[in-house]
Amino acid sequence: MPELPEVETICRYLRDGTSTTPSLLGLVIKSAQVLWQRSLATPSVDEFYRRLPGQVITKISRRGKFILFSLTRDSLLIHLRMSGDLLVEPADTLPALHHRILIFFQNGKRLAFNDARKFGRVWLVDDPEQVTGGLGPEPLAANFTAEDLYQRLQETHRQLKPLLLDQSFLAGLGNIYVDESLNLARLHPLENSALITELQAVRLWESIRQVLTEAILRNGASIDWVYRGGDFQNYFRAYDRAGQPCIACGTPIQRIKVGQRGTHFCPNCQKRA
DNA sequence: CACGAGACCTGTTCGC
DNA sequence: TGCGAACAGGTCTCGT
Repeated sequence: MPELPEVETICRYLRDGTSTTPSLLGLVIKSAQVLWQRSLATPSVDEFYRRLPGQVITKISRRGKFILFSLTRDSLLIHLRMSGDLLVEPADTLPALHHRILIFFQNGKRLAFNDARKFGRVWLVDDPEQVTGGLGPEPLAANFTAEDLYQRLQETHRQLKPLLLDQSFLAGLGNIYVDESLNLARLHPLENSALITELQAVRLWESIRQVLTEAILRNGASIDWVYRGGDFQNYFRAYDRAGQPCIACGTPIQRIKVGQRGTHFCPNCQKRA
């Protein structure tokens, strides 16, 4: 599921709760269970079990694609990678097939980290910066300006698509939202970042923020078998629309491979300089 | 420095 | 219908 809008949606679900699920804020951790060792990045399973009990969830936030639980003493970070998901459920039910790590609370609920492909990771650290320290700016934050983006594009000579996927350049975009942002900004995915004009950089900045804001409003995108109620997939302009007409000009959307990733763009609207 | 390929994994969809 | 190939929202590491 997981790019910035989907992670933000899950984050809100955990923090605000729903009519049937309580918020996790303020809950006291009773115990934990690691069902697949490699899903736990750090510390060891033993230390994980030792440190968690008794800690309270005091804050739930997001940084890039990481979900950050601030606990009494430590920070618990989760990255969902390709197929991860987080669910709040009764503590006494049988763990589902792809559940990898469970955290039990004193109120009879548990948080389940479900991850079919086992790419996701969980960290328990005393300083979250140990995990998120290398991330680039947060695209929706007030301190991320178009001027910033322009400057940083000038500092390197890389193709736009792989550059925007690089989390140390900008945090939170993934394959869907890079394609969507570049299409809205009318920029070719292979364009050299150093050739981007200031005007184009402003357009890219606006596009990224518009696409992410709209996607969050629609609770993210739900595709394939992972479904969480988001419906932004019905508003894609480029992603997964190969052969279908461009929203702006009607030209069929083209699909190419860039760095092993499927890349969708309009050959008419998104031309290289 | 910039890029491509391979690895890590399981499940679904596509093509013959 | 069956079966292998290709593909999937991510990121790391290695070789050129």
